[in-house]
Formats: sequence, structure tokens, C-alpha cells
Amino acid sequence: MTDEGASGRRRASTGPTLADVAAHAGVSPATVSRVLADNYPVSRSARQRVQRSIRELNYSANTHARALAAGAGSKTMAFILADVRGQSFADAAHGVEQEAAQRGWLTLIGTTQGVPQRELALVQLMREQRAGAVILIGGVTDGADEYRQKMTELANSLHAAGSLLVLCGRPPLGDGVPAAVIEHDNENGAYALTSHLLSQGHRRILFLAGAERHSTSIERLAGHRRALTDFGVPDAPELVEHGEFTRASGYQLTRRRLTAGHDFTAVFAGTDVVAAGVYAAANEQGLSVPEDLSVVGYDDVELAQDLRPRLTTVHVPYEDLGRTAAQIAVADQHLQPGWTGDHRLFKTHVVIRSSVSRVR
Amino acid sequence: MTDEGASGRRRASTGPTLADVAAHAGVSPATVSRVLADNYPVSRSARQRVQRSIRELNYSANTHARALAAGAGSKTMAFILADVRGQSFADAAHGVEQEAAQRGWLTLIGTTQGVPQRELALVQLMREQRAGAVILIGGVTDGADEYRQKMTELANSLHAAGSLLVLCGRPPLGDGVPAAVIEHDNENGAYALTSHLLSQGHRRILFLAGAERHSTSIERLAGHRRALTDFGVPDAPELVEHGEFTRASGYQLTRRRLTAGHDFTAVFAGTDVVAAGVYAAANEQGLSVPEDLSVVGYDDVELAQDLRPRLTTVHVPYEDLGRTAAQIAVADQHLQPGWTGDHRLFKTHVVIRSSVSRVR
DNA sequence: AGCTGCATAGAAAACGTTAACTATGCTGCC
DNA sequence: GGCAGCATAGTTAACGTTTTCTATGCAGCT
Repeated sequence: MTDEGASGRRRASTGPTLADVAAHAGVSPATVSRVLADNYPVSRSARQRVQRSIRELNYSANTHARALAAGAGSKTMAFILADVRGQSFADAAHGVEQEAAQRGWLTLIGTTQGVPQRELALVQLMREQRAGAVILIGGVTDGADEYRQKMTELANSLHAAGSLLVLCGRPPLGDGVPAAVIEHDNENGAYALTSHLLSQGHRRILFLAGAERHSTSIERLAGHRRALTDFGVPDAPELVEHGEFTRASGYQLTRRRLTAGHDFTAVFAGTDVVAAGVYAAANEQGLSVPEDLSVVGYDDVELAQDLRPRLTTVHVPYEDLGRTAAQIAVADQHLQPGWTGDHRLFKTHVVIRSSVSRVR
Repeated sequence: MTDEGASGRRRASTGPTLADVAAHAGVSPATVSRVLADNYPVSRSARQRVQRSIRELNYSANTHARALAAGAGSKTMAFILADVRGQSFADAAHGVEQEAAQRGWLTLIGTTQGVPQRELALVQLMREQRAGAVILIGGVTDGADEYRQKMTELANSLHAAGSLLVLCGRPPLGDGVPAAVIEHDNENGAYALTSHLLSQGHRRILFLAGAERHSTSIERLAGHRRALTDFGVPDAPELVEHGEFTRASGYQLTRRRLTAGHDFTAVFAGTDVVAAGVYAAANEQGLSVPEDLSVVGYDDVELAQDLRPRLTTVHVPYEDLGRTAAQIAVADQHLQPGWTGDHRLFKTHVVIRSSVSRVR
């Protein structure tokens, strides 16, 4: 005696179906569907029998069938970043997830390790999943033009399918590309931060950038350079080092520069965690921050308050960025006929703590 | 002139379908499917025409239809945790995502804010999504028996559907429940850590626990108490405070205790970030660590090395935990007839740094 | 010449829902 | 008493794939 449901021969044992519930409750499938959706009058008695059957059979709807029949894109938001472990990205992820969950959306997450190709593949994958929106967070390493072109194509096809590409913390793809863009002002943030350093008398500042062609790096470096220029400090290319936005990278770069001869009075770390690495290297060389070396970071993650001395940095509202991205994604205004693209620019501000000293 | 595909009247503009591609290439839908799946001989010419049509129409398969027709549970792994922002969880998430992505699985993420009810709802939701596996990470606040019973039900129905519930960093649900369990030994870790404190002469140790009925709290506290007993130190209930595993909680609790009278020589912070809060409160009160107050944490996240003095803590291999969870999830051995459940216990070890001093 | 067997193709039946149509009693009204 | 109108219910055609199950050539063999 087999315990098969009413749906006859079946590939695998995938739990009871809506038809099983209908049979068990003695009603038609349509009625069960109606009880579930609650969008059509159903008599009290039928409703109760159906609900009882659902409970007894431990029925759970098949989202795939539902999505297919309903035709609508699923209420799933894809969130793509380089690495979950970064505190700033985690903050943004939290903002996205909160906002999404509140509206009954699910969040699909994917990581790229910063490889553009992998990013493209993921967006493509998310499109196949019929994600209602795809949020890309963090800078891009803008390699070949091919990348930009492919991403533009994806933005178009996503938009054509009623979905939306949201670029968060990175520059727009270009005019007329149907994507929402949410940026924070890296250039001005870095400008303000370097200005602070300059105002304290620093003239030789080591800049620890991320990857060579990474948009965030480029923008922060641009702000830094502009401040230098405005203060009449000559450009010194040897004071810019490229690495990664990790603690290890900050440590190694600083250590190398320090052992090679300490020819700078301050370090502009591309990121707070990079600054943590700078602290470690400085301490190791017997240098104390800020007396022997001033250090600033960027992002203002929680860590900035736990470093000793507390880190002077630029506050970036990552959680707000994420929240806003999710709001735009669910807002549906991108389905309007004349929509061309959203663009928001978040302001940042310098948070002065105690990692910078006045140069004598 | 409308630009409709071959699939006739259609609800929304959801891009071209497989049928459209077939029509465009002059073959049957079956052939297109075969080219895509590459599981059946197709002539060179047909294959090429199909591939060309796919490119020209910018076709992308509908995952929902695919999942429905194929009958198999989708290769999606659900990952449920309290909060993405916790460093330890982020590490675990990274392990899961890495492992999943490597095998072509997608990761769905959901956060519970530590509310058991929300956790149940999420698992249920993931079941509806036909997730191939559901990974729960972090301790449980084991409230009413109802929770445990419902989760058991979910484990059963997940397993019946060919899916799997993986409990990671939390105790098993009970015997015979078809779920995989991956734990790290909180009890022994805490025992070792408190033993270290005791060996340094500390006798009055403030224990900063998490939520009252949180499994992680309970286990770590149990290890702590056992060490106390083994050293013949009398139990002092007033030295246990319950809060949250956050920096803010560590700060507030310590501050309150410190201003009320400093009657302990060491603090066992339930978590490294809690320890960061302890440091902050101690500094604020003019106490220096470890001279005036010894502090230990738990988890050994990156932060532990950035605190000054560096934090003595217990190393937990979170990334490994996540990786292992994902491996078990994809392994499929849980589909074997006699399978009753997996159980792994990860070892931890104390990492001695400089936040503990010998009591005079 | 007639078969067997293989490579390739298409037709059609699932998969588990939703939603647009129909169908059937009833109630209430002229 | 006939009929409009409403509250319910059931039928059935999608939705976009995959996967049998059937064709159809065509080579190779006896």
C-alpha cells in the first residue's frame, strides 16, 4: 500500500500538491488556490475544510509553479558584492535585507571576489532567476570596455523584463542606461579628509589605494589630489601605493614603506580596515600613532572607534545606502513609460577623532 | 506593428521564451532545450542556428519553469542568521557562499533579528522556495517547547521533500530528527578560557552573557561555571549579567557595574565585540586593561587583534563551519534510506594575547 | 533487398499553480 | 412567476520548461 497523493505517479516525493489538498478537502483546486490567495469569495465551510486539509497534509505551496502561473517576477532581490566579510558591505546588506524583508521580499546574495567577469555572470544568473531587482554594491574595477558594454546590455534586458539594476556606491554606466544609481561622494569626502590632514601641517601623505582601476580608489584618490593641488602641494606619485582594501594589505604596504625609510608624516588609508593594518605595522616598527605617524581611514565602520587611538575617518551611511537601494528596487516607478534612471548622491562627512597630530 | 514573439498574447513583456527561440531558429522547442542542456545529440547545423538565435534574441531561460518541469529542488541554499553585521556570522556566510558558488548553487539569505518566530517563518518560506538546503547559523533562544516542536516538523517536511536542515553553531533538535548538526565546543572553550583566568589568579570574574535563554550563552556560561567549580571557586550569581552580543551591550553593562563599584578583577565577555564595549567602558572610567581589569572575549574575529591591548579569546573556525555546512548540504547523502542525521563537533582553542594580567 | 541500429528530429504530456470563463443556486424585486 | 444579480463553485487554458515517446532517414550488414 503506497501512500501516494491524488496527483498520481510522480517523479520524486515532493510533498503534497494543491490538488492533493483539494481532493482531501473535497473541493476543486481553484477553491484551494482562492483560500490561499484570499482574493475571491469562499464559503466559511469550504474555507475551513481547506485550511484543515492544509494543516493535516502539511502542505506548502510551490513557489516556482506559482511564479510561473502568475507570470509576475518573483519578489526576490538579488544583492551582489565583492565579499560579505567587509563591514561596510555588511552594513549595506543589512539595510537591503531589512527593507526587503519588511515588504515580503527575499534576498538572494552573491559574491564576486571583485572579479568583473564573475559579476557579469552573477547578474546574468539573477536575471534567469527572474529577480525583481539586482543590486550591485561597491566599486567596480573598470577594466575593458567590454565589461561596461555587457553590463549595459544586462541593465537593458533586466529593465525590459520589468526588473531593475541598482548600482550602489559606484558610478553610473552612462546616459540613457535604465539603471538606478546611488552614490556617496567619495571625491568630496577624500577632499575634506586630506584637507584636514593638510590643515594640520602634513605635506607628505602616503595614500593607500585599492586596486589600480577600482572606481572607489580612483574617486578617493582624485579628491585627495585635488586637495593637494588646492593647498599648493606638489604631486608626489611615489606616495601612492596600490593594494587591496584589507587589513593585510594595509599592514604589508605600510611595513614595506616604513622599513624602506619613513619619508611621510601621515597615511591616508583607503579604508578603515586598511588603517587597522597601518596601525599594526606602525606599532611593530615602534612608531606610535599619532605622535610619530598620523593615520586616517575611510568609511567609519565600528572598528574605527575601537582602534587606539580612535581613527579619524569619513563617515559613509552604508546602511542608508542599502535601505535606499532596496526602496528604489521595490518602488516600481522604473516601470513608468518615460523613466530614464534614478540618481542619488549621499553626502559624507569627516569624523575627527585622535589619530592625527599637528606636525611640528 | 507590435514586436510580439511567437508565443502569442502574453501578460507582461517577459522577454523571449524558448518557443520564440525555436521559431526563430526553425526547430522545435525540444531541440532548443537539448542544445541548452547538452544532454542529447543535436546536429551541428541545428545547434549553431539555435545558439545564434539565443544570442540574437538575447534569450534567458526561466528558472521557475525549469525547476517546475525538472521536478528537482532548485540548487539554492538558504542561509538564515540573526544579523549579517556580526563578523563571526559574516565569516560563516562567506564559507557557505564560497562553497555553494563553487558548485553552481545560489545562496538565499534571511535575517531573524534573533526572534525565534521569525526564524520559523523564514524556514517555512525557504521550504516554499524549494531550497535545496536550509542552513541555520548561530545560537537559538530556546523559548517555549512549541518552537522546538515546530522546527522539528519543518526538519521533517524539508527532509521528506529531499531537502535538508543544517543547524550550525547550535544544539541538535533531538534524536531522530533528520537534520545535520555542526557545532563548535562552546562549553569546553569557555572552560579553557576561564581556567586561564583562574590560573592567573583571578577569582572574581564578571561574566557578560547574551540573551537569557540563548544556547550559546548557556553553553559558554556552563563551561565557565564548571571551571569555577573545578578550581573550588564558589558560585557568585551576582557576577553574571545578561545582555546582547553587541558592543553597545558590553559597554553599558560594564559601565553600570563599574560605577556601582568595581568588585571584580576580570571580565569574560560573551563575544569579542562585547569585549570591545568593555574596553570602551573601562577606558572611560580611567581603568586600563589589563593592569586594572583583565578582559577576555570569544570568537577570535579580526577585531581581537586590533583592540589594544590585543584580546585574549577563543578561536572559533567560523568560515570552516560555514564551508562544512554547505558541503553537507550539497552532499546528498541525507537522501540515503537509513540516514538519521549528521553531527560534527569542531574544536576550539584559547588564543592568549595581552588582555589578561596576573592578579597580585 | 530487407533488416538492425544509430543519429537526429518533433509531438505531446507532464510539472503545480493562477485566472479567466462558465455554471449553479439563491435572494429579492417588479 | 420570471428574471436580474450575487455569492459560490468548478473547468480549463495558460505559464515555459523538460522529458518521455515516437517518428524518420540513412548507413552497414547479411
